[in-house]
Amino acid sequence: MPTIKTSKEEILQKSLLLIWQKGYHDTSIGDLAITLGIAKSHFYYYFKGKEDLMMEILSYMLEKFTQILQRIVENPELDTSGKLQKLASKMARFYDFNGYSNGCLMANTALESVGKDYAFLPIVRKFFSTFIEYLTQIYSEKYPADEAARMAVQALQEFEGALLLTRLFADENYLKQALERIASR
Amino acid sequence: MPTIKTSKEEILQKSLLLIWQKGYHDTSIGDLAITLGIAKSHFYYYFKGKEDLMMEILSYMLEKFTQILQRIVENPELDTSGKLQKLASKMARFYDFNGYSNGCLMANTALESVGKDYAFLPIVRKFFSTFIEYLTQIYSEKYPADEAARMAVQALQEFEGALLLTRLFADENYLKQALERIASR
DNA sequence: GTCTATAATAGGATAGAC
DNA sequence: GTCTATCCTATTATAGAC
Repeated sequence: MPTIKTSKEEILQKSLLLIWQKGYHDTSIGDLAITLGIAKSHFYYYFKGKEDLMMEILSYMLEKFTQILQRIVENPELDTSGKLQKLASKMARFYDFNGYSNGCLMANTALESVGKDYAFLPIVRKFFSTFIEYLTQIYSEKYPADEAARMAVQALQEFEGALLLTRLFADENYLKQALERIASR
Repeated sequence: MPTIKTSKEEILQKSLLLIWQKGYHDTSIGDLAITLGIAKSHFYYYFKGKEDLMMEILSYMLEKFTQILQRIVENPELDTSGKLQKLASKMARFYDFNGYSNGCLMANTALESVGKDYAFLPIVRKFFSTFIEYLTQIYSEKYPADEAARMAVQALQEFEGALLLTRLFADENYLKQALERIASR
């Protein structure tokens, strides 16, 4: 039996972080190999190619994120306000690393893939539509359906804009204030 | 005297559009050459390199955008609401091409350059801080200074988020509705 | 101002030994 | 499961003729 030194899971996790930081196009297999401490070619033992890796990363993120949202929305112990609070704190932890943020991987990917023939687009779209759906569900407990839907879209937009500014100016206050605003509606 | 067939201005304009669509990393000198109808190497007659071109593009955008904002803010014939309306209609025309948007070049660039050693960052930051400053000035006519500043940041965030969704889902309604909201406050 | 040719390198990917 | 060696293509950039 062969010795497992590096697991696919480990490669996925570390690659995710690097691509999140540097962006898809600017992260080469070589960069990944150095970060992972493996030979460049060994990467292909785990993945068909760079695009294949990215698909797995995005799927992983979508799944994890959907889980988080689902648990909050379906938690019977939380009222509307509690759900929004919980969501905000989860997001803050998820996107903020010691006051610094890499922005939203999905948004970054979106901007790097729109208009091209990448397979990434459907999964990125799914991410955002899922986000809006769950948020609409929460706001629906307190507001009429159409109003809730509008609020969800607005909240997502503010959130993404805040992530952009947080990253660009390396100032987590944009993110924190946006989340406060969104949770208090 | 030599014959001028292609001007630097023309290269700049056309390059801007292509990079806006495809993104900086995914646009090669070769791509540009094809679009411009020139030899690949001829590009270097006008620009020191790709990064040099990008700097000029970003400077151009910053200048043009600052002009637009300045003219609106300093127009004595417009009241607060009129300024916001004017701004919204300018933005809609600037960012929306026949119902499709390429998103915000500055935001796209930001996400492609943050965390790297690119010279782009200062100019992208300047763009966003200028935007916030002018918007704060407009809201200040109607709201207290600190409230106006907060509203400006929020408006920018909604706007950028809306551009993201507009591009991702190829649906200009996100942009239109965000602009309506921002202008009516 | 524009082109052809070419250098130089980086990046994605495969073959095959261990 | 991991490595070295290698291939191939794309891409940035330069040299020099017209």
